[in-house]
Amino acid sequence: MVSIKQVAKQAGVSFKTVSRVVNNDPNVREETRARVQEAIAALNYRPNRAARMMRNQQSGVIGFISDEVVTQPYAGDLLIGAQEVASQHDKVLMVVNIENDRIGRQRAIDMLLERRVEALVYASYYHKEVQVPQEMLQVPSVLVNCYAENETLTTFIPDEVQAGYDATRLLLEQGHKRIGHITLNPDIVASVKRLEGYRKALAEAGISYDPQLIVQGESRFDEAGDSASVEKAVAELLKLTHQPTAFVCGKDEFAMQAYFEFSKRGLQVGRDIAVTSFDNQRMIAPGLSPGLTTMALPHFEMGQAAMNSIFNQGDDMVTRLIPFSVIERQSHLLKN
Amino acid sequence: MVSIKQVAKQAGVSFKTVSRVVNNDPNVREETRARVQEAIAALNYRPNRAARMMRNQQSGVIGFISDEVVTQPYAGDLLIGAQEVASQHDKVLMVVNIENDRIGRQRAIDMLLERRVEALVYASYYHKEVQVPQEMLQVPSVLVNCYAENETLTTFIPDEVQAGYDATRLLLEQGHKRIGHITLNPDIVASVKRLEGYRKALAEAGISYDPQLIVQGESRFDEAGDSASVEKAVAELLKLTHQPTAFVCGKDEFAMQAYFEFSKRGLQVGRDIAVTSFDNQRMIAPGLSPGLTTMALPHFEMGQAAMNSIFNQGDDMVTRLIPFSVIERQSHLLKN
DNA sequence: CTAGTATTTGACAACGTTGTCAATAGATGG
DNA sequence: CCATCTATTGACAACGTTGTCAAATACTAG
Repeated sequence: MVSIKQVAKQAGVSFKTVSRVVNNDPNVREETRARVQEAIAALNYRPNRAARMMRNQQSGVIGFISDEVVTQPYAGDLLIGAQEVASQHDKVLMVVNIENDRIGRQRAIDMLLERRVEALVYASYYHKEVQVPQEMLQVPSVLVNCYAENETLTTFIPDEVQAGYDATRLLLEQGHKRIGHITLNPDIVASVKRLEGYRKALAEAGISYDPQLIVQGESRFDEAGDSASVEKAVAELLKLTHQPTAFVCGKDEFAMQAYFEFSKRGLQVGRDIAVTSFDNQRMIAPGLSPGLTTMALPHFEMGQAAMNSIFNQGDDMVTRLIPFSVIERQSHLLKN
Repeated sequence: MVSIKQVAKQAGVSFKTVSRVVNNDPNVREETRARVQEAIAALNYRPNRAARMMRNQQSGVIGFISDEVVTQPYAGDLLIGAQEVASQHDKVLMVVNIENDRIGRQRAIDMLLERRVEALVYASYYHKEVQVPQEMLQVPSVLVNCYAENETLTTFIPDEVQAGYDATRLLLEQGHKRIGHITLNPDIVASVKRLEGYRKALAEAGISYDPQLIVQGESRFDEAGDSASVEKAVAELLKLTHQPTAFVCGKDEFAMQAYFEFSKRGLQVGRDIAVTSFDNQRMIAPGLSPGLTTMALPHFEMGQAAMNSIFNQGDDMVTRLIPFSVIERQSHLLKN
């Protein structure tokens, strides 16, 4: 690799002069500058960031620890949002994935701290509580899409309550009074908080809460192919004497399966039943017919917000709720 | 930040001795070693990789340039696969995303080269041709999920032909003779290659190719919500005098929409019609009923393979086709 | 106890930069 | 033409490591 000294030799100047040219120091004679630039181009010289870093004690690197974040569809937007802001500040992201502890959190953090990351982002792939490794506190850090009890880290999480509220409110506005809710596994924060939002919207509309309308859509967490449960959930809800006319589905997959269940029974979303949901899976929601109205998780925005907070130092520790986007398609409307 | 010298002072030894302890040099008296380790722990010392790198001219960093890779569901597995292998070799990944040229390919590569990445991975989020920036050639580089004409870079791409062949073969094995194919946009490599595989399977089974059975499922690339086309495609295929009894769908979304179209017409997948597809969207395929048999893109494997090839230097440039996984659920079977 | 050897430790240079300060060259004014 | 000033350039140290080699210490045998 070519160094500043080789360039200096080639241009017939001292290496300090080359340094000046590289850093756009104005105190260089034009003629000299040209000669140096020529040499730089000829040798294809590139400054060595490691050496630079040694001098000014700044790595320009921000660590991004993800908890399998990229396997979850679109949770990768978190990374992209963060990356975008980082890059605006001329920082680069060093990404480590701690999936199944294969790499090991400890080693991941060591790696990043040895590389003198200027800050750390810890991102989870779904909204949950995490144990923050103590080492993270040595460096400005933020939590994204996860939170820690008793910790003092700035935290960015999606506003689940608001999302539950919005999903329900859209249906209430259409005049529905009986709204079924197929929930996620109750171990999940999202499930609990969204239900809270659902109840809040109901209360605000003066409709009393009926526990019969709440059915769990899956039994164990993230169990793929557990479609039987949504099937059962829909059956159970439609069996009620006072049937729901609208459904809030815990995620787009549930909605998709519900569409099928309705279809089997001769019911049609958009005509007989209104539906809202969560996630805005781009592979599902727009493809359903009618298009699924759904609350999109603010992954990108959380990534951006987290990175921004890193650059706006001095803020005290806060927990910031980032709002979902309400993606209105047609499934929440009934036309007749 | 605490340096080796401060540790040395604390332990009352020369900094060189600390260096030895840090690097597990056996030539240190046990008593001294213990004293140094104590000091290291007390001061929470961590070696500085930048300084280390200056000495041995190795950054330990591998650049990962992605072309929006993480926005595509599960394409992020590419990153994870790569990360896993890198980490086994004690390397860390520096990730730059070049989405919409917002950052700029040039700047991204400059950033990485200034940081003296030991190799570069260029990953695309869907299988396509790319223009490789010349600068990439300065460092060992591989292409993943994309390819470049006239270039001499080792390339890892999914074996689309084989996937098309497998998807078709599964149906042929069940005795189907008329197999409809709803294709992706023909601009896409995947579309063309999978059709090739489809034809190959047909030919091998002695069934003549009928262009009427091939219908395009979308008009423009990646146009979200373009569901009308799958609707039309299914209608068109079912209108044929000699109706297909099985469908190869270009992606799981198509399959999902086809399920709905069949359902509307009183046809049921698994009873009247067999279906195979591509992608194994974990949010769709297992949730359909019957479960969708689909060809899973080998994202993770491509990431691994790419990174492995970086560590197994000396290989000549090759293009390696990575096989899809055949995910057999029930949709390709008819029970009656 | 001494010489000789083996073990343990330390001094110093180097990696590629940038900051500090001194040296040189060119320009200005008398 | 000399003194002074300014613009331009260069020498050197330092950042935190590790490799090389020499110095110091401990150990062994006679």
